[in-house]
Amino acid sequence: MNGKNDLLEKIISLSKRKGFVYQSSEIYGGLNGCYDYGPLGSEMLRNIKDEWWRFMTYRDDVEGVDASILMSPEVWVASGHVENFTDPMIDCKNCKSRFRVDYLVDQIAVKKKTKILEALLSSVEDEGIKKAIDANLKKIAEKPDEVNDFITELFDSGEAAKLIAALNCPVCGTPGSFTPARKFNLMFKTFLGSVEETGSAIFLRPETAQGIFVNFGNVQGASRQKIPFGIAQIGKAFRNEINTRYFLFRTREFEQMEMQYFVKPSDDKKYYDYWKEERMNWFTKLGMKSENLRYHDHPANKLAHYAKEATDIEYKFPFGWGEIEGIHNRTDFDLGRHEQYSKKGLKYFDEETKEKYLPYIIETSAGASRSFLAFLVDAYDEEDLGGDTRTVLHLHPRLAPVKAAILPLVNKDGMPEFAKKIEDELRPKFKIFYDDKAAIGRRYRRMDEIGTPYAITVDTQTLEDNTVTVRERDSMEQIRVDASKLTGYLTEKLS
RNA sequence: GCGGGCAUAACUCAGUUGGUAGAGUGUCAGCUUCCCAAGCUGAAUGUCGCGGGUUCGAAUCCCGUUGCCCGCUCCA
Repeated sequence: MNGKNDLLEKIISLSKRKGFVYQSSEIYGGLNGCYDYGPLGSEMLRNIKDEWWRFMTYRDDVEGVDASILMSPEVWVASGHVENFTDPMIDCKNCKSRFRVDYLVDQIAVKKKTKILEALLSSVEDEGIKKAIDANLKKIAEKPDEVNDFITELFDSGEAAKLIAALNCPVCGTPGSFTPARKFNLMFKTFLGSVEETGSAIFLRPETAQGIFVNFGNVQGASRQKIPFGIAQIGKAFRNEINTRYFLFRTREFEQMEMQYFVKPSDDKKYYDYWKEERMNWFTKLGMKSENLRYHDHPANKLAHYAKEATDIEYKFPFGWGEIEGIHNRTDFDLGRHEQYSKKGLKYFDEETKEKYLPYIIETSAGASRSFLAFLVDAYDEEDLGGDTRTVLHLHPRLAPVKAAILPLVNKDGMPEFAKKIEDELRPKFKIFYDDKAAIGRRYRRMDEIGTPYAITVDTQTLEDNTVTVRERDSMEQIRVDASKLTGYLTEKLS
């Protein structure tokens, strides 16, 4: 673990030194879990997003949208986030363990639960709660989930103290050692308009998906798409995570690359499997090593409130396997809820079968920032060149922030002038870097370190026959190319 | 959120028992250099994370705070 940790440290250091990623607000001491993309990082992030956008939307069955980050507060009631995005947490004062209340309640044996509820029944004065406890005691065997939910709710009631006193910590066994339950709402709240009134509170979106769902009808109508079809979006989302960790991996502000694919309910499995495979292919086609990627299927009892089937694409980070994309079968939950809350019909009429139904949704939700980190980690390499170490980013050329370097072999004899002419020609078409400082070897290494795939060098022969050398980053091999054919050469290599 | 560690130049770090800071790398200006870092000369850069306290005097001791790393926890 120590050696692996060194790798993350090296990447953080390189990111800062070369201008990929900086700590946010660094000169003010930083802001927890927030990062800024520098000149190279912003270019690379943009490349990742462009690749995703082309892959996902340059096809006849997917349309794009760019929805507002701020949405009607009712959206988040309908989506279930207001209800479910809040995790009541409880701490053991003795052993410092922390639990989600619902998870803790789930752990308590039926016998113990019965005992607790019976004790409460005799001490509670509120008649309404008394009745509810009584009702729950009667179904404790048949409907344990409902009873669990009920007990979880009690933690938020006036009877919470009695309940907490009756519990033992499952870790250290200490009775009555818990703090009161505290709620952590994971949605960022802000205010619409300049006056901070309760009525004007709105949320920063915790996921981009809802911006797609609420536009389902609009997009379907305007684009004249027929099911199955998808809507894609790239955008920022915000979650007030309890902890941020691991550099770019868990941050409170992050960017999602999401596509929601609307299908006939009976076709859900087919398209779930299709997108599961397609999305894995996207990462490997862009050079990510397949041995560092895997699927993690969610067991049925761990699924989110909206999902029927779910898998994560995980990457093997230096700190362990971590999710970089989720593929979910969201069923008709979202459209159903929006139909219910907005009272607008969202059903689709299938001309062929003459059926009217709410489509199922297959969601692919990738983290742009997490993908960025994964691509960076995957590309990082320190090659031993016999006493000499070469640090190189083996980034896929399409993701590399700089596509080509233009280097006069020596800074005289007309080479800079020739090189400048090449620069003038290539600069409008590719992100390039001109460098006439220091020895050629050092310049090559500088380019390796930021992952520049091609280095074009002007030498004496160039001045005689108009050819330059093109050095390939990974192999370090060089070929001669006619200077007039460089645009075509690079275009081909980068397509 | 709990516990532990760390915080000095762009990066990696050194700074002895408290006396206002150094190295290497990198960067910049030259020289050299016809193909893969560490050749020569010169230069710039830090209120030692931030705030307070102790002291004649704090990078060094104490308190608080912010950030990062590690282990738990969490990750709808």
